Amino acid sequence: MSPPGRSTAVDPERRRDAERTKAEILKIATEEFAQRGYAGARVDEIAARTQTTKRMIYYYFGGKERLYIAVLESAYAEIRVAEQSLAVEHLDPVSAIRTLAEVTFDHHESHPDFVRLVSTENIHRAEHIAKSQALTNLTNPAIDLIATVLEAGREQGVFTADIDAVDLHMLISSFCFFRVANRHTFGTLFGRDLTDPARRDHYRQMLGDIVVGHLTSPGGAGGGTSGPTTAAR
Amino acid sequence: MSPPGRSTAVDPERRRDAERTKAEILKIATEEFAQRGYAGARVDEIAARTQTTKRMIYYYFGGKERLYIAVLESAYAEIRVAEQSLAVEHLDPVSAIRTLAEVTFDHHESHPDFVRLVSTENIHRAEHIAKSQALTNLTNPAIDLIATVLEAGREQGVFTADIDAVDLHMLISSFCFFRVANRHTFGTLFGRDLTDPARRDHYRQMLGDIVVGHLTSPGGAGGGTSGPTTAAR
DNA sequence: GACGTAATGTACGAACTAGTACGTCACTTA
DNA sequence: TAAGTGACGTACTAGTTCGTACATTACGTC
Repeated sequence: MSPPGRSTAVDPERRRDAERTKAEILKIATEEFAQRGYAGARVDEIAARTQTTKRMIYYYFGGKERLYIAVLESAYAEIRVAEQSLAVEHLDPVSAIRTLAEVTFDHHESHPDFVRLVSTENIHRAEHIAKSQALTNLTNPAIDLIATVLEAGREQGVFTADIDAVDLHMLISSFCFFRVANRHTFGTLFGRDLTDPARRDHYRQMLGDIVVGHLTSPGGAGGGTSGPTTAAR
Repeated sequence: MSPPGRSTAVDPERRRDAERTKAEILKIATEEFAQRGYAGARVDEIAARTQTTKRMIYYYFGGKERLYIAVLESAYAEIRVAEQSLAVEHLDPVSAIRTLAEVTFDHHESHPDFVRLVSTENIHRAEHIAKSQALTNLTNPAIDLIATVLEAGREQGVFTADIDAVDLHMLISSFCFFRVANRHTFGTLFGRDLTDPARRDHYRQMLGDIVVGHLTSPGGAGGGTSGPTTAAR
């Protein structure tokens, strides 16, 4: 027991714990940076929302920018873990790709803060990510997984489109990302709440149909009717 | 002629011109807000980059937030004009939709500042757009156009998917938007520059193929192979 | 139980930032 | 050409915001 009446008013039982303090700062900072962006977030506000003080932010993270980079690193680490624990090898290629798209969809759905951080980081032209070796020096399990499934699908003759893994990942990500990142302007301007739970399954299914449909399209690479493309411009 | 030696050092020929001053402020402000986001943009910096002073920003726009809203309004007005001058009625539905997708693609390509403004506004949960009646009280020509083409395509039996205009618009926009908005993190993390001119045509074609392919898919609504969907989760 | 160090809190400062008070000038109109 | 008003510039302020100097306390170790 700590001496009664001597510790902070917040929690008489609170003990010194570096890891807990660091983790708490990181958690609150993630929320603040995600909600207000890098420039809009306030170090004082982050400190106020923790059980500790601003001093600790500088003690453990060294400054606002370094804290922000730490937030990005932990956010990306989380999705890497999720991607690595994804097992679709036992599925047939079509089911595997659909599952992969759905998992990506669900991950964006359940991690809006991550989506907002990525948006913010793109406003800053990925300059902070570029400073982090932990983020740049890393292979991407999602791409490898997609590449494996794509190859299997082609060998079995069910995938006809000649799309590569990175482009397919972009196709999937763009749909998932936009629905979460741009829901506010889209909802305001088009009167449709993209993240309405009642419509969520519809969009998940739609994504799967589009991805699978594209990969298995009868025309194969290029889609066949590319005549109008050049004619139109 | 103005009295020599009396006017500002910058431009001896510069005359008073309210419209020009307002337009210049708006142009520079658009760039600054797009580059640094709302919180990151600096009123002093905007003023410094114009031929006029900060006083004029407050004189004409009333403050940082009102200036930002004016920037959003002018940016959206520009794309509305582009959308309204889009004539695809003379094309067959498939060509019309492909053209529409390509025009959307090209617009995002050529207006990265607009894309960045939308990203920024979503970080702020579209609160500024919501304050602008000029932005909320407006029908969207793009949606109407898509709806018209969709209906024509269904009547002629070439479109089988039961997607609605808003969802189709989102599908097209998500691809175009992501490629421009997220190119920095994507490029850094996946080593692929999405906006590389050498790859631009590839992505434009890819988008058209996906959209047309989805609309004309043999399976029709739902894509047929939805069995694995439920099985996988 | 003394001691050294990691962990933590308080108070403050320098620089920045949005916004404004005040004054001047140019151009139109009668 | 005189006057009135819209357009414009300078200099300043109040509040904010990142960062830090300095002091203190808890906890492991011997």
